[in-house]
Amino acid sequence: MSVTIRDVAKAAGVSPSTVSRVLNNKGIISEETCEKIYQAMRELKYVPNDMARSFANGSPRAIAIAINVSDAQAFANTFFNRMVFGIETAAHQSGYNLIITNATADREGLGSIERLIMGKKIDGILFPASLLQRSFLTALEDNSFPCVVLGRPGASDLEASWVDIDNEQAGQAAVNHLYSKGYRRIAFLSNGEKELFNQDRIAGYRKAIDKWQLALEESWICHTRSSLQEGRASVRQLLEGNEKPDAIICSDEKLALAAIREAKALEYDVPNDFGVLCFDDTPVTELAEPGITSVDVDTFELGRLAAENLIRQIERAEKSSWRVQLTTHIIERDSTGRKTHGKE
Amino acid sequence: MSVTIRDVAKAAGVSPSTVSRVLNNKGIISEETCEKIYQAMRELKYVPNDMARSFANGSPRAIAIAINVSDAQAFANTFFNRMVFGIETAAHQSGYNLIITNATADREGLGSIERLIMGKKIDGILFPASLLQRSFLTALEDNSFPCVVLGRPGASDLEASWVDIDNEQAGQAAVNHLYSKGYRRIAFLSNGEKELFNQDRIAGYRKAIDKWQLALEESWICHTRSSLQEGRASVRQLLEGNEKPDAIICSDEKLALAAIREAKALEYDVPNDFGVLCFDDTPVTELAEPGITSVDVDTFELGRLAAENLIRQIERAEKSSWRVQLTTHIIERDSTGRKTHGKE
DNA sequence: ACAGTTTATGCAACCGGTTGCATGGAGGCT
DNA sequence: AGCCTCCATGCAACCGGTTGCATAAACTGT
Repeated sequence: MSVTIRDVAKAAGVSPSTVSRVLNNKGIISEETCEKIYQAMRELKYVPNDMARSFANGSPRAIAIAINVSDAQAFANTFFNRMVFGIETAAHQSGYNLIITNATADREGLGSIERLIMGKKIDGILFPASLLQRSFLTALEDNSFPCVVLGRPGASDLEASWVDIDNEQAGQAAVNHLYSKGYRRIAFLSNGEKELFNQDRIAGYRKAIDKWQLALEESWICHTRSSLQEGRASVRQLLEGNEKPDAIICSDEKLALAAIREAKALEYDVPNDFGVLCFDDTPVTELAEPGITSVDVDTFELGRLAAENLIRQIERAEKSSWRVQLTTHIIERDSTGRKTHGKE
Repeated sequence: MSVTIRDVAKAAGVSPSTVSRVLNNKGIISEETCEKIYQAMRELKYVPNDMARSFANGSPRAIAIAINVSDAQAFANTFFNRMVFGIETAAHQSGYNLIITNATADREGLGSIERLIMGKKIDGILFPASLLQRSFLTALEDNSFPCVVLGRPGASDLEASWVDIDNEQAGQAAVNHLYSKGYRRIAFLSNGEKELFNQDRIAGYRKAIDKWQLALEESWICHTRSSLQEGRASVRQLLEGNEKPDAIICSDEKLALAAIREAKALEYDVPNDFGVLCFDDTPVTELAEPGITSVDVDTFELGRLAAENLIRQIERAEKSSWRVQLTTHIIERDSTGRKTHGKE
């Protein structure tokens, strides 16, 4: 059928093993034969059969990322995209292929991952914390199969490596930015009390509030669901209370829009009377009016780091658990662009 | 190391070939041995080595999708995501793995695809029309390597299969919707004259305008770049001209926002004085105020169809070129929700 | 009871690289 | 000159399934 290593060997007048060694830079080969072999490869247009190769040395040189197709929400946005791009970039650089595989949290879904692993089709796997199941992860650990979790896992007694946003730092950054713009009475509108990332962001928020010695009303930290309607109701409550905030940090773009609209409805001027900021930069934050200042993460980099570490695990065969928390940065827009600085 | 087919064979007291046949439902095996073998497989927790398998029968059972990492724009949105999910779903269903690989349009990038193909790592490939290069595609054709293009390729003399949105139908649907809402003087704001999809949408637009015998000013079809500023300038020109439209179809969400804002600035009431509609449903169209009516495509389905066809090509070894154009549907929001119906 | 057919299974080669061990020749040292 | 070392390469087994061909057992028909 196609050109094999033996064809090349024959053409170059050497043995297959020599060709193999040239291909992999193993052992010592003389200039001369090396040249003959390259020559032959070029002439025959030889391309090594990667399947045979993977099979022979027991490593497919591929990693997988598990996705949850049924939970399209979780990955709805650019977030997922850019992360995958980052992962692919790192994988490609190290000569690994990237396989995408669905894994809903049911039995069948994980089965497909296990099949990849047990079937020796991948060397390592990345998967979102949302797919983390105790039974599954411990199975991986027992096999000491290389893996990296995307997002900080809740069950913290597990030993897996993970990468995530540094949510505490993100919470602080949000407050710091608002403070620098002259806001002094800062509220926090979260989209879920139980979510780990919200807890971490609020912890950072508290720290920064404390650092600048700002006012802190417990009623300013409020939890709601991510919807325009419920967001507006929460904001109205804040703005009609006795202790009115002059700025708000929102968990997501929807809540930020809700805040802006409710504030406007109550005849507040955004950003001069009331500053609004949210997490994650998206087309919505860019195109809103006013544009919404956001706390952004380089998700491409997040993916890249995750994949890089996974590959290190694979190649060094070291199963050290390793964590990275990526620092965020502020993308400044009009929603916090106060002209009349208040002063404390 | 791990359990092999020979271990199973030994445990069941048969030969490896028999086990293999049971595994693949090939040939005729007696109930009895069949049971013995299943028994042995269960006891030994046997999982076939897929690499060996792929190698032995020359098919890796994997397909790839090429992406253009440097062109993150093109795939920025949910579009790409959901398509990939659709592709994965179809692939998974047929027992194929999905590999994602970067392929910028430079030489090196395509090299990575060629490597996958020549290296026998994939059975077929999907790639976006934007990566289409004559030299590359003809190479595929000469090899009659299975491939499907995502999006209609420009160079139409090529024989490749492709899937795309039915842009002409989309253009018609847009007009039909506006017509049904009572708009009669409909403009079209495109984000690029050379883009094939815009040309097709405009063709559909013309057809529908014609069908309902609506007014058509050539100045109503205008091309601009996708930006708020340029969009607003174009819309201003339209609304200050002699022949004012009462609705506009925009190529994308940015232009739709621009239209809404400029119309408001000129004291038009949206949707009552001026209807706005755009292509592709996104968080922005949902969260805008008013919400923007959009012409949407089921991109998940688009991906699924593409992958399904690719796999059919692979398994039937038929290289018939095959095209699918997916019908769009309207997602109705307030930006076309006229209360006072105008007439003729 | 025997030739002919069908059914169930085994044997061994093969897919295309990889690699430990062996080997022959060149060069260095005494 | 004889021995040792090192360098460059070949031999052959191996990775773990798959499959064409062979064969033995069971059945069919006369």
